[in-house]
Amino acid sequence: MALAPSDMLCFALHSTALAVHAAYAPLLEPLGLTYPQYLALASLASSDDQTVGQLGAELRLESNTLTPLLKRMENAGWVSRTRDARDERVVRLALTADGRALAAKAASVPRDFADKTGLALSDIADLRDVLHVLRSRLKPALQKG
Amino acid sequence: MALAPSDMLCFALHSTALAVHAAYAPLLEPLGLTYPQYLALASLASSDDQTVGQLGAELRLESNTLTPLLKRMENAGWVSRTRDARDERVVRLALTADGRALAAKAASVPRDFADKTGLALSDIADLRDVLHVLRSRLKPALQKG
DNA sequence: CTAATTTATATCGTGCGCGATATAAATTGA
DNA sequence: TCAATTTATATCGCGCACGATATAAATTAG
Repeated sequence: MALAPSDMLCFALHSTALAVHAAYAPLLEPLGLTYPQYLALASLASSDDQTVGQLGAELRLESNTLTPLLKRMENAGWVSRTRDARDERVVRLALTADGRALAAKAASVPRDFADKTGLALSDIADLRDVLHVLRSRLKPALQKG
Repeated sequence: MALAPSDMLCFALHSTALAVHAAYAPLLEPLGLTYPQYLALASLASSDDQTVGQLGAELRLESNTLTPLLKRMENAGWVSRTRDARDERVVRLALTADGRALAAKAASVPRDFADKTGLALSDIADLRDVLHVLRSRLKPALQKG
């Protein structure tokens, strides 16, 4: 085997994503949020009344991951899940008043995180955009395989 | 909440890491390897006879994650786990003959992945290095929090 | 030498992420 | 109209990541 993990892009991504997750955890724990729940909350706060499928399209997750996560957020009183009256297959999601209040509290988290890294906002945006490019190149790679 | 997930660096990292994981899966599945097991195998292949702690230092994981993973690799016949005779607290890891053969087969996986992305090797190395820099900046961030 | 502390690994519980499958509602086709 | 297909969500099982805790061996203190 030629490459050790520290030489691999995949490991750099994997371990950095976990490190970022760990850096967010102490910011989210006082709010009672996990990191994936925070992302779902952020999506619903910026665009309410989504379906499970629409949320999954943004978060790149499917119902096998989202349904249990959303049920936990429903139990916590942050999200309502209601079957669409016109199409009973669809579940519509909305933030409760508590959910909106929590989202308002969580709004400062990305800024707090950026402050902790000491990175310029422009550097953060640049890296974000590079990662989106890489991610977009992986879909055709999967289709070929 | 100001930011939607698609605006966040943390989500770009998270979702891209999952997409890379998904792109590796079809390359690893024929070998019977999961993605974290592949990283452990790569580490042991490039530096055999490590302890659990040394492997964890490279992979940024602790025994609560590594012990079950290594037991699965031991059950598969790829890895041996033996208590150090001099210090019975330490578990030494080594690849079996089957493990070395598997590592040889897996050696082509990063190249196959790079080919699938269509990225230049230099671009891959650049992004890897940027991510390592970001990861290194997160440790002090955690210490402060 | 013994007690206290530190170190290395293991165990347990919880929340993802996902492949495989299930269920039920909507749509399509003959 | 009604059977076949498609679509949206849910369920199940497994492996990983990690906080909290346990265990046992080594080291240090007194």
